Amino acid sequence: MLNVEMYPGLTVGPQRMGDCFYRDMEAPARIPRFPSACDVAPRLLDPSPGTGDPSSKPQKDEVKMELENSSLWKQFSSVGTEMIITKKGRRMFPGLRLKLLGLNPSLRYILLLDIVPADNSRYRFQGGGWQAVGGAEARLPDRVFIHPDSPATGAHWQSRTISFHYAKLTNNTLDTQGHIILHSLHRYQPRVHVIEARDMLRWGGGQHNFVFPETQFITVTAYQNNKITELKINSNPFAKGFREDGMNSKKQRDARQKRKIATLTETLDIVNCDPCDASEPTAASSDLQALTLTSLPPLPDSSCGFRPEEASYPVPEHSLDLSLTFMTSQMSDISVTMANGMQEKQENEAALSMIEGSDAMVEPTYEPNFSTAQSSSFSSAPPSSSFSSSTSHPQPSFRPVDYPSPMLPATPSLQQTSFNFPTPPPSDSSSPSSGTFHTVPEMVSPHTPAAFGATSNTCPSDLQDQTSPHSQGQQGEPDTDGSTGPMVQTSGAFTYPNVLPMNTDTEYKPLVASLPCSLPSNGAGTSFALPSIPQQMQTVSFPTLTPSPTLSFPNLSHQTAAPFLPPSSFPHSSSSLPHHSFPPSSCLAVSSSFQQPLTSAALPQTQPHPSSSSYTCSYPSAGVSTIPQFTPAPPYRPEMVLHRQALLPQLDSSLPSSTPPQALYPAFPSYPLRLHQDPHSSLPAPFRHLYRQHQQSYPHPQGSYISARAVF
DNA sequence: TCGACTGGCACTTTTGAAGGGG
DNA sequence: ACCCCTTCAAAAGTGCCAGTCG
Repeated sequence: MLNVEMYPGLTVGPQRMGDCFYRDMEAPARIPRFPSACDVAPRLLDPSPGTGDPSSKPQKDEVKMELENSSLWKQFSSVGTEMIITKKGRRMFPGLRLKLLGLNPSLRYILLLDIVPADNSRYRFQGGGWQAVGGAEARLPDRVFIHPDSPATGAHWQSRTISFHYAKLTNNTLDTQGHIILHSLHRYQPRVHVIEARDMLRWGGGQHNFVFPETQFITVTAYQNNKITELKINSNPFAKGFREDGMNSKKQRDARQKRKIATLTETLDIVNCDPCDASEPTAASSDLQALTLTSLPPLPDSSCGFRPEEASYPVPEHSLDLSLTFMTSQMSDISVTMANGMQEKQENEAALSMIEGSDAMVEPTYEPNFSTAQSSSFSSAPPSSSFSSSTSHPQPSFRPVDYPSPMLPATPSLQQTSFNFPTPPPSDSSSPSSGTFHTVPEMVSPHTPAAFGATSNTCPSDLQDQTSPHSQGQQGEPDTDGSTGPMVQTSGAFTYPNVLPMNTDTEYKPLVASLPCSLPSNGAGTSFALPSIPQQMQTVSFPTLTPSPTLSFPNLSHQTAAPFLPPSSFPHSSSSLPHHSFPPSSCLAVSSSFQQPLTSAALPQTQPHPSSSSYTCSYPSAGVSTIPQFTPAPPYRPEMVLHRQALLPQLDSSLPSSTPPQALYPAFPSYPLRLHQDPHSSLPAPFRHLYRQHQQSYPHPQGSYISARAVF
């Protein structure tokens, strides 16, 4: 049995801040505009018993995460990222492609993704921009997407690009597939959590949370901004068919419509001439039809090749049916068309009208320069030899999809500078200044993406106060005199051009004092206060787990919610998030606690947390964006989505019971993860099969079983 | 009436099974 | 019998669009 406490007042080592990951950055002399990585406050990774592999690379106590496709994200951010959400679930694009550094190669980590509201507003696309039009809807149950590789060794995570492309977003509040449930027309901020699972699955080690402000997005059910649509089409391989030169592009669709109509006409002629022959399909007839379909040259845009009245030619339904019999596979368009009978006539008429007036619709398109995802600051993965001692980890059973990352040069807007945040001298990047919490926001623009609908020129934040007088208007000008332990570095900017100033009545509050965590600036080993984490949720255990080099769930077939991981919005419910926007930075990192940043608003922002006197989590709040003040909502019960795709195949059916409709957003006073000697009996009914599943079907390589229990 | 949402469509890429050849 | 390669079809991921709903 293994009883491990989770969050029992996490003790962390000396923490430093501002250690932005500058390596290989173009302009090391200055804070890069888009620092591709930032590190988390260093911490001590004292090797746990059994993991003290002498060959392990000495831990430098720096965990860095880099958004590999940051440039793509920033492209979208510059326009105003929109994410489609559907009932069945929709993948995110761009996806989160991350690089991790600084992990202990021999320790195991769990990677989580959650998405929390970025503010408390509902948005509407008006006048070419997003405007806040009201308060956000009731908070949905938080769900956390667990990376399918979890848990894996640090060597594993560091040896490859980490992709969360399997995560799906849905607006179906009754979703049982484990997708992340979001509200449409709300702004969200993805977060990535790196949780150390010492001794295989002994939670309670360090935790690092990363936020990339440029990954904020607004959820939609249909794209609102044409520029986003173009970006998506040009960037997403699956949308290739909609590109200018694609088969489904506007031009091609028009031409196809014309061909369809023309072919339909010919088909009708054939059918009407000899329907009996058509009932007996022959190779010749099929070939003929196929030939007819494929050999039709694109009709001139200006003339469809036949008169509109021909399109409305009355077609006997029996003829339509007969014509189906000799449709070849290549003629699926026609067969469908014919099957629809008279309805198709209307479509054809519509098509004709569309054809006649559709040719002027050519908008400038993005032509991203596709290349493999690259990182400006991450030249290469750590030498594998460094991690040779790490235990092997089973490769994911799925084949990750690596989308090309269009790399675009920084646009003028992206280089815009609004203000700077104190930051250590670039030359000191390798030796971070003392401090603790660290965030690495990039340049903050008045039109910060984080704000979307917020103005930033009225951000009386402490952060701003900390900025140098020259910060405004200077591109990435670092404030090297940030000797007071500023947590925020500014190095770049990107904008949301279409974001209209909103929430003018919003009261901007500094985030500095809002975080409940306390951390001395002297860097001495200190206790990380987690006042917002209920005691009862500070333990997690895996009674039947024993250390093992691998953890596999061979039969896991689909993702589902798993209750045994910490919630996404721990101490404070996401609903109580400050909803402040993030500075368009490469990332915001919080170390060794389930992060407070987004949830910091749960605390009265005018009253620093008792334990935060020396802890300044400097979110470039106001300047970054507005931080609407709103009444914190009761905490919510987050759900863990284990994306082993197979873990708990039966969980789907049980999920509803865990989140009954009537209590869809139940108060969540605590979120303890506690180990029990008898996890099965104590498991909430909906999840007991999970335990059974593991117990019965997934023996641990070393003979033990994996189980977990969440205590609420 | 209007904005948001839904489902079907046509296209694409991805994935895995099936078949053939060495 | 095994392995490798190619082919093919199904599955899944896209945006578009017309219809529906509140």
